[in-house]
Amino acid sequence: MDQQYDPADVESAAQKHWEESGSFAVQQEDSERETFYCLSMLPYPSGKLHMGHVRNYTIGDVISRYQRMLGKNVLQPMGWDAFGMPAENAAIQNKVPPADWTASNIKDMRSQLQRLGFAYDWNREIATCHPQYYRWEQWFFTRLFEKGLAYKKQAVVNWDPVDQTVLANEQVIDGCGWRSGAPVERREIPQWFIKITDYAQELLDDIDKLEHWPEQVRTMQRNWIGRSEGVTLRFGLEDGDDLEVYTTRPDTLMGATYLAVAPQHPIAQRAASGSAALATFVEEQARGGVAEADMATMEKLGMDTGFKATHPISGEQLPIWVANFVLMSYGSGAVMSVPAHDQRDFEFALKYALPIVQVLDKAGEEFQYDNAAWQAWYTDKDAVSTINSGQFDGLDFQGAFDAITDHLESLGKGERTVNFRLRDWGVSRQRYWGAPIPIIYCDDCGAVPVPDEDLPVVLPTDVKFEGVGSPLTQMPEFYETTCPVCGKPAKRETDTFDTFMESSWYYARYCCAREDQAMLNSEVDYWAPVDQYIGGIEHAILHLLYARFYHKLMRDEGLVNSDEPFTRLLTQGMVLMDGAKMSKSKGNTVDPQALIDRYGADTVRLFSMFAAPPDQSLEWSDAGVEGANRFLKRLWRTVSTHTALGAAPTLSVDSLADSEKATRRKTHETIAKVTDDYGRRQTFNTAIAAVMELCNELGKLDSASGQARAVLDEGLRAAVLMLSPIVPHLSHALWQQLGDDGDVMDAPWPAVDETALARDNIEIVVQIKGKVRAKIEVPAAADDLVVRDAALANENVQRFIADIPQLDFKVVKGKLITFFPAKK
RNA sequence: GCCCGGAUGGUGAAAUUGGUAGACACAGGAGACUUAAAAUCUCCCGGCUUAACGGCCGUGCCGGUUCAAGUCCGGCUCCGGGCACCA
Repeated sequence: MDQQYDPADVESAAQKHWEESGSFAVQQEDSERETFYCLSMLPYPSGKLHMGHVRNYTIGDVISRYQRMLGKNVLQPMGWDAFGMPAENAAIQNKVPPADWTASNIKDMRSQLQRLGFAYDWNREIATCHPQYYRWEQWFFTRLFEKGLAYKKQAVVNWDPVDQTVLANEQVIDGCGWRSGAPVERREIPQWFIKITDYAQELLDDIDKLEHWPEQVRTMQRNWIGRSEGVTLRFGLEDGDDLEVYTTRPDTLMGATYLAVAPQHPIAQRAASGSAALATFVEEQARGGVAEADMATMEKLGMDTGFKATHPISGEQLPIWVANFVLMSYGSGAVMSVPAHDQRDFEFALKYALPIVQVLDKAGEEFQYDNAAWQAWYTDKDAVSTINSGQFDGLDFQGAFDAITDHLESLGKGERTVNFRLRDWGVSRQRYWGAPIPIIYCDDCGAVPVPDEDLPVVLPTDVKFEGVGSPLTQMPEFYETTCPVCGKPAKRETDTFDTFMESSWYYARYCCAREDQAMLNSEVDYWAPVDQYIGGIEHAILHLLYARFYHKLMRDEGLVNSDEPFTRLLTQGMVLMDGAKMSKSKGNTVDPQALIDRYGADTVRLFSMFAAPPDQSLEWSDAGVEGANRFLKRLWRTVSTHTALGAAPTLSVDSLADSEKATRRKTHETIAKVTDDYGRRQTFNTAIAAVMELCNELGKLDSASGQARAVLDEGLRAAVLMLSPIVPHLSHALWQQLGDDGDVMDAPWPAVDETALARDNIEIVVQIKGKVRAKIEVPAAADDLVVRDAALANENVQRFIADIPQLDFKVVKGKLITFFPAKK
């Protein structure tokens, strides 16, 4: 064996071996073994791999290989989220058809993934832009349409008035189109939606079942769904109609001093038709992007409509204002305003000199109203008491909520309502590079789904990008068709699906990737749900929520048997560069290929796992890669030197010297720690550090003696096994060198020998009033009083307890004893 | 603006259930080997203080709970992610 570690040699030999033995292909028929489905989020084929990919896919490969060593039948697939905007942008820029650009990127990135040694079952590879994939998505959409779960309605988009095109939020920079520079407008167009709100309650309830998801993600999803319990109530209008509002704070109803409606609200529109100033105002509010962050940060503006509404209890006439912060898409597009107890309403009231009426008080606090403080007061629900509310005075939050709501219900002017922040999923995109929405519009029959036998609706790939906008709208050969119901000439939908559609069910398709008679088959239940899902924290809400929703839709269609798609979730932190997310669009990427060429895949894998725990963001720096490489070289040399001396003698535990026992204890302590780090904690950085420590210890053994060589042999085998999921090529070679027959990737995970862990003496820390004053050695079995006496015998301890009159102590078993003054 | 995270040496980080702050590395310094360099090996490496033993301070900021706080509680600051058409 070479004394020098040559990663290029080692890695090509291992990869050749894996390919020839078909090591990565799944043993589908094996029903004896427990299954483990390990999935990393599929990449968008943007060009080349970036560090975020390397990190994500190394984590997935490490977990897959670890589970395989535990004896599981592991599925680890890979594919391509191949539809999306960048392909269209590249088409415009480089005059390359999106399909060709995408195919070429997939080819490059696939070979990079293979060069990194990831154990993917490439037989199951999918690309979402292939008709064999998206035809089932189209089929499924027609099922949803027939169930009434897909519907069309008007919805607002960013409109570029110069380019005459719809813009993504990302394409709106400071309220202007990214190409034209023209101020964007909010425009309503008809679009397809899927009723995720029908599943809002189940999506919320089932978060409780996701016990192996990070709490952070569960909280984000709960807040996103945003269930609230409140009241829908009606204010009377002069023409006899009602103005409906939703509030979670009916306890403050008697403090409502005005109402506010969205600029798109019918009342605002009606008012605008009678007032030029209002019309101008409403029109101005249609400027700017649709992103919520923009809406929420813009200056709060409003204008009086001149209309009045009658308070349902007091009968008071309240002014109705148009306000740009009221969203038509949430609730009824109208809100009641209680400026005394809501900060936003308060600021608005001060700005436009609207009345402020305090209706909540807090016992024991003297409140001084102060305009200058620019603060509403008692905005939370805790320990408040109603005032200025007539018959509802003197109640706490719940008491006032119930009394006022009961009263509204008895008047027929309101009722308890559960409301969700979650909105239905808009799936229409006015873009070319996506799956065509399988709908045909007929003048007589309306919107008709494409029949099963006519699917897929194939996206034409021989297109020219003349400029902005979808080429499909310029292709009569695509959109001209006949109505499947009546046979008359009809037109196809030219919008395509949101790409979240494809990424919402691909995990299920991997289980039966080559099935051509159905969307899914029974193999799905052999593998699904996914045991371990790994992907970026940036997907914590949208992608993961849509995938959970889709899984429930597929369950209700009888396609899967479970309620949730992903049992355990690991959200990988961002790879940052100079404090910002590393991304192609920001142009701050580090090319992993250069590092692979220089140091080999194992070094890159090792460093990306060692630099930080997987869920933490990782600030990239090239320094440190060198160190990872150095460690691998040292390990290579240690194993070579060891095996050059021939086979090690059989370990004879009873004849070990104390120092050899200590080294062997280190081996087994490390196995215990690393096993916990891999399986439970998923902190691969500390697992690597522990193996490094072990290797440092092993290096100190005097290898001249026979039993020392046996201890070294055991330790080196354990180290190679424990590192093999992370650095599989090097481990493959070293495992052979250590004289084993089988592949290291199929070797069993090392077991802890409990008897090796025993100690005679242990070190105990002595604290006095919380400060460390000494460390003492006591027998492992020593009881508390023995530990105390040993501690008191220490000179430094005596110094510090001298001025404590009455001493108390406490022992933390096996770790620490602390002395402190006894309490009287 | 709203929701969710994060902040520890010169750097990446460790400290898992409130119990020894800085494991393991990187960078740096000193030395060994070498004609020399590289590689490799050994030692040092938070600040102040001490001849030494040791002592004092120190985990973004302010306050609190506790024998004991990086960890728990209250209040901030800054940075990152998401905000429904980026994926």
